[in-house]
Amino acid sequence: MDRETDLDILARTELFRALPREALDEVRRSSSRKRVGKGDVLFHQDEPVSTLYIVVVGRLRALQTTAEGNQVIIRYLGPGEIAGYAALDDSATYPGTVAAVDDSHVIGLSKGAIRRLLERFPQVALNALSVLGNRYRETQLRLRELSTESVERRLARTILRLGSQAGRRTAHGIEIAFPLSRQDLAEMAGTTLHTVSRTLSGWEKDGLVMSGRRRVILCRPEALTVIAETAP
Amino acid sequence: MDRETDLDILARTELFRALPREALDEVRRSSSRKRVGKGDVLFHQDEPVSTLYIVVVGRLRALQTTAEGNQVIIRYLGPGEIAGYAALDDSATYPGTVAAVDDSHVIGLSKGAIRRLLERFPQVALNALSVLGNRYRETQLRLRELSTESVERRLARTILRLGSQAGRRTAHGIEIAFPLSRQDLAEMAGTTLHTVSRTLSGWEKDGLVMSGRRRVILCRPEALTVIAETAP
DNA sequence: CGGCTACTTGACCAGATTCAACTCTTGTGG
DNA sequence: CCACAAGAGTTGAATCTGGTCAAGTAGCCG
Repeated sequence: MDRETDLDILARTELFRALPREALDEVRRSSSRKRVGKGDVLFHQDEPVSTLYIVVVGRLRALQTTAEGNQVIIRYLGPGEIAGYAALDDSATYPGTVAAVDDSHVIGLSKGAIRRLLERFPQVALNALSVLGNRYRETQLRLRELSTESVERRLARTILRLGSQAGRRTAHGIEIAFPLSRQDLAEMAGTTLHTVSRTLSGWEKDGLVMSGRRRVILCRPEALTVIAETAP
Repeated sequence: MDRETDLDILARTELFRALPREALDEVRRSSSRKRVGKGDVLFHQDEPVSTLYIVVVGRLRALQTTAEGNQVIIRYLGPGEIAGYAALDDSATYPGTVAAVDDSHVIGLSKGAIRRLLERFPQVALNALSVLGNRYRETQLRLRELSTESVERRLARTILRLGSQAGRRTAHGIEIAFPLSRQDLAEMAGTTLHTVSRTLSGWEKDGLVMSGRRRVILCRPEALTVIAETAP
């Protein structure tokens, strides 16, 4: 593990930005790197909370499963973001499951280490508040969309969002840079894979997107934005 | 303003519990009480953040309005809870509007005062994390319900939740202790006032609830729980 | 009272889910 | 290396939940 690099990486994460050098050193000392392969689970819903993870490279996703077995994707996590926020507010169990959707690297910190950092360095706590505040607002927004907007609109918003947080420029447009099935999109937009498939087929015919097996490319994002912002 | 009483009240709020006496004094010094009449607005969506409020008595509600003018009720706030969490994570504008649904008393603290408290007393920051964490989880749960459950189920959950957080025992059952219209329920459950009206009428016929103009009484909560937990 | 707001209910309609059948990829093991 | 099973996607048809439209009633306040 390269010490210099690790400090640089930590300094750029949402949780440990703007820390004094001393604090950053302390973080590094209490953390450990870990590789997670595609599909590997970091922790399961309802398991006791032990660790907070920081994504270094790759992409993970947080999802929740209902009593009936339905899944809802809470969010995708990329470099610099945290997985396991339950360790921040000292809640007993993880509210969801986090698994890698691509080979990834994470840094793990024990619940105890996080507590110590929060109490000792106010900036860590302020950063943590900002992380939770942002996620809370993000979820409120989705709630609002889900209550008031059509499936097509929600789906347009969903892929635009994914494009902006994990998009890669290609010859045909912005490609969402991790495997993403119809089912995944359905679990994010609150619909079924059938409706997603039909909608994407329609958009593909109009040249708005290109999509295939677990792949989505946004060819005309502006046109999708129009859909995302047009009632009904 | 009674100083002793105020300290006691503060010590029982979600944000200022478990503080050392010194911190509590500091909070009291930087805070000021305020009355808000039924219908009065504490702050508006998109307004710059200036103040964080703590509910002392009464009931407020937080809601968001979409570009098309649809409203979504984020939550109702009762004694001990905070309004204006945006002041905690230093975000620029309020994400929603908060207004009183009954005559209420609140304690206000300026954004600056909150910042100082957060930096100086780690326990305040830990409490704040727990507040935001709980709200985030609560919203995730609603998101999950909205994506996967029928209107009837969501409505049952909604009134059960309101009953448990603001219920008052009466001769006929648990009455939700503040004015609550069909429209309000619709904006919480993600549906229309028509569907709410039809559903409540049905339940009333079966003796599960009694309801009238802005009033709801849960006569048979157990039966509602069954509805809330039965697919589809 | 008169007017406003809340509520109710019927009729109709449509967006979206469900059911079902089929195709296309991919990757695994014989 | 090929075969074939499993996974992913497509699409039509039927269905239905819940929203929209419309019209009217009941309760409340000035």
